[in-house]
Amino acid sequence: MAKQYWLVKQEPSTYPFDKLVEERTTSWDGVRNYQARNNLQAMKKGDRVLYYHSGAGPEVVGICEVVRAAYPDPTTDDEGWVSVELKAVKRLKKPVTLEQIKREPSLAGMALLRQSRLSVQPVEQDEFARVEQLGGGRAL
DNA sequence: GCCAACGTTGGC
DNA sequence: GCCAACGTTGGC
Repeated sequence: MAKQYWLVKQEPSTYPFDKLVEERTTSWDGVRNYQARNNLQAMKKGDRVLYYHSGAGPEVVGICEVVRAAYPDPTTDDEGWVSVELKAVKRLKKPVTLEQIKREPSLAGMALLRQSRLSVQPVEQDEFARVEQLGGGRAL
């Protein structure tokens, strides 16, 4: 199956991208929203993920990769919730701010803009490539 | 701190 | 099944 692309949102005060870089991988658990859960379940090993800091100065700061597909969320006994394992791939040379994304016509369709509260969301391949490019990286 | 968007809960 | 109340998220 073709590689899929995603975006995960996190408050930097809770778990900054730097922490993920430091720990190399982390369990993306504690998600308690059905739509976000469905997205977690659809993730496959090897999928690429944009790491977004919400809160003050919201921006995409890095890229990670799914290293383990959905498994039962260890933070709850409830069977209904899942988590995935994420690995830090790289920090963007320049973070891509929400403001930049809003200004970029090719990114107008991003779920980030249309569904601001969704914490795990799908990203189109061309959107992912554009964000990576804006961040100072090469396009895929 | 405020407000908009949206999810959840509970009464009916 | 509808809707009001309430809670949470997240941008500003």
